Amino acid sequence: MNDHSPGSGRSDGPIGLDSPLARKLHRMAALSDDDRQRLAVALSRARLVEAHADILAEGDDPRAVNVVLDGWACRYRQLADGRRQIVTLLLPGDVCDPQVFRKRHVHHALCALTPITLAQIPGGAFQELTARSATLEAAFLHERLTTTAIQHEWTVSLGRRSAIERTAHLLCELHARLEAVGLADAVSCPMPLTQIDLADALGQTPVHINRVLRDLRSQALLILRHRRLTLVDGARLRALALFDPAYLFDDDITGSAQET
Amino acid sequence: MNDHSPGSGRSDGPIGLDSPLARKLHRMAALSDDDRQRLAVALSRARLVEAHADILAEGDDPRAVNVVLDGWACRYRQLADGRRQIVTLLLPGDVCDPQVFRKRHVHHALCALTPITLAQIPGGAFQELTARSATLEAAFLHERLTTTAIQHEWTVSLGRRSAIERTAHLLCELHARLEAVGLADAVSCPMPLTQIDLADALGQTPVHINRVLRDLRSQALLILRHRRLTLVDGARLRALALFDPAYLFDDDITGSAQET
DNA sequence: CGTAAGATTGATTTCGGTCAACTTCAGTGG
DNA sequence: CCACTGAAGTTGACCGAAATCAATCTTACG
Repeated sequence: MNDHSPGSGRSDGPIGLDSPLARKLHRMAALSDDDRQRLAVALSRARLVEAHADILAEGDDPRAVNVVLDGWACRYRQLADGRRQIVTLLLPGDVCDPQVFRKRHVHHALCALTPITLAQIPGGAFQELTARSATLEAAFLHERLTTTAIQHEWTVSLGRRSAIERTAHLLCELHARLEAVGLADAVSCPMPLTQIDLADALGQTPVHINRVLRDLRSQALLILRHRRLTLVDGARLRALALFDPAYLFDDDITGSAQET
Repeated sequence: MNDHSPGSGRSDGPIGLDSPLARKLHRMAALSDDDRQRLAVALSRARLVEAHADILAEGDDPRAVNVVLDGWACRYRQLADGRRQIVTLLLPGDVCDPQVFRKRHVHHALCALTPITLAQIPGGAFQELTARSATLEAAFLHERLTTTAIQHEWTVSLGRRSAIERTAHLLCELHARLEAVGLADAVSCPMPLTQIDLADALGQTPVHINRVLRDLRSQALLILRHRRLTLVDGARLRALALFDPAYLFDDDITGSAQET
């Protein structure tokens, strides 16, 4: 990643109390100071992976939970004839459930798109974390549900949105997700993806992505250069994309309605 | 559903010990008789929904787990202008994690594609079920991972497979999934989906689905009529679709490699 | 300063969508 | 029993969005 501050390297606490993940979880379910403290400890074991390298956790504790502290990664699958599809984009604060490694053959690969810092919470430590705090447990559950919602929305985009809608939608989503972890301001955010990456995520050709972006630019909807995205007219862009951020931020209703 | 036997109505036990879900879980992690027994009890509370009706669990225990006992359903999302995308197909034995209902706004709908029978396991009962049997817990976890893998594969299909590959792939997947729950023989299975349903799942037009099916038929790859699918040349069909069933059946390695 | 990856643009093709008509079929009621 | 109805399936003619092919051009960086 070229373009943004070190992310987890904030200096508001001895061990990064304010990680992207902490921000996101806090938004989902208000964390106590104690929760934040223990989360920070759990995230303290970091690992670095350089850009374009595969992130392989084979041999790792399959119950461990990997968390992106800084940088971008993706989960992708390559077909026999070389066609490549990015299935998930992992941003700072995202949880990469490596339980997939319980399966014998890994069908997809995880790859760093930028230099990336990962925290690895061992299975046991993670279980203890959620066992001790119902709030943290709820927050992690909610995080997982959000991930699923994102996946569903990608399916909708690939199936039913046109190229321009789909592209606009993804950019809106990424901006919103980054904002939720404190890595974006109201109108702009880092955007380390190349047009090739975008094409692989959006199921299109790099050439066509280029034309779509030109189109979006010429409509004065956004600016995209120097690995940074600026939403010039966010409202119009979201309308074009049929983007409704609710699937990302829908707050947990635990405690509000159902108190079993 | 028109075309298959009542599914859960087998007579090999007083309360359906051999439900589709039991078969699937057993394949993932060998269940003890006791596991099967308690699973069957958990599934005993059934609910009927007629075809085309929405399956709404609002107000239900959000921690409850719904299981399809018989019939087909789908999760779909409709865009503001009416475009519709089926995001998930739910077959007998599939678990419909209604934790989504913890979120305030439901962004997608669940809809019965055929008359359908659902079992509802209350949250508490489900927790007890998995707490008492590590095998069942592992099996349910594996089930969830498989669901995720299917979702990923759909993303790949929609993004990178051509219309004919994508259609062939879905039909292969459905046949394989049905076989895993004992509802298909080696070469054929029920196929209650209309061409409109297929189009909505595959991100295409009904007209084009029709042409693709004609093409597949004319290549003597499959027969599809009377709501029944027959794979005439399964090997060639799977090759055309770039279909690798590993993502569905990859066995859990718990116990084989890692014995923490 | 040279090089390679990424970005951009034009010309052309193709896959899948759109529009419109027509057929088939299952279910319903006279 | 058959005529009616509406949904699903089928086909053709045509169109348009995105892919493909092929050059450049730009930029980052060693």
